Amino acid sequence: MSEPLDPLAEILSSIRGSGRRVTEAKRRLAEVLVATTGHRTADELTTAVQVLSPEVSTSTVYRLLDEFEELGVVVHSHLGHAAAVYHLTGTVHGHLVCQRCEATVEIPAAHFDALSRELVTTYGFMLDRHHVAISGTCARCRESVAVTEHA
Amino acid sequence: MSEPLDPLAEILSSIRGSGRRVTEAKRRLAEVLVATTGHRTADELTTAVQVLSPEVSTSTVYRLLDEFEELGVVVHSHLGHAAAVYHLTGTVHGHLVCQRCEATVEIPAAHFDALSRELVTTYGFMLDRHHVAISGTCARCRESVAVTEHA
DNA sequence: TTAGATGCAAAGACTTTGCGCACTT
DNA sequence: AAGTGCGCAAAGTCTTTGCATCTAA
Repeated sequence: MSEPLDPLAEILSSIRGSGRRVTEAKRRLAEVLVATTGHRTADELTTAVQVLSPEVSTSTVYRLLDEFEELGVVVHSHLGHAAAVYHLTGTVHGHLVCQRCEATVEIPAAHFDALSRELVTTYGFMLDRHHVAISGTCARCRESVAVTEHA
Repeated sequence: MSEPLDPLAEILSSIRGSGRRVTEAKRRLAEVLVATTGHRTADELTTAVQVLSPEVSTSTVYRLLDEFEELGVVVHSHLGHAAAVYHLTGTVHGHLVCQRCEATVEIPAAHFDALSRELVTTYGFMLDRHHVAISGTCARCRESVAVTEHA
């Protein structure tokens, strides 16, 4: 049975499978990605990689993230005004991004099923479940707004 | 509430109402926004404003867009990897952004009603209908992919 | 008059690219 | 051995900021 293999091994083999080389930097980045929960900016990933291999440069991380994205290993989203965030493709989910406190919450992609069907039917548009990012106001901030207004 | 006044006059009066000054640059930007359909980047808006008043600078346009956004006159979204796009608040809608061809389609915010209810109920998260941007693949690109694969 | 608004230019944040050496295969 | 991949540094976008000047009120 092809159980969910070691995700790290999967990444490396999809690199090899594409005819590219497996290098120190790629291995490190893959390790960091596998060990990571949630979203990380290219800069955060670089810092994490450099803990393991200090000589790896930012530009390499950007190049590798592009490569990994072509291979379908990672996806990135632009959640706010700031840097793009990356995460492994495995975790299919959407993002709720609070405009006030910038907190982001990951939610199951299932929430988008109905919308997805609607958009395909109406516009022929196939929503990408990896990339959904919804802006709004989170529960906590809504409370504080309410409190403020009542005060 | 009164009739939908001249939108330009509304913008200017909300500037005055906030205690700020109405200037040449603000008037021009407001004119351009009102005359504009769809989304424009800060750069496009600057170019358009400069047709009317060549001395208005990019930095001013950025500052004014911030100010207009605070006043609730415009909103901006980050549709893709590129520059943010701005449009008047009046037109409440969502965006479908194609990842292959970068085309963006505006759709009625009503599509998000169900999702919106679901997110409030489940997460206490209030979706901002002005900011919704959904990534995916548009009808045309889906066709060309299909053709390619069959060839 | 006078504090806010602007133009200009420089700085900043994030990302991409050119080049020659190193390392994977 | 051969050519991909890498580090470094510079360049490129998009956006923000400092400051002296100008102007709306």
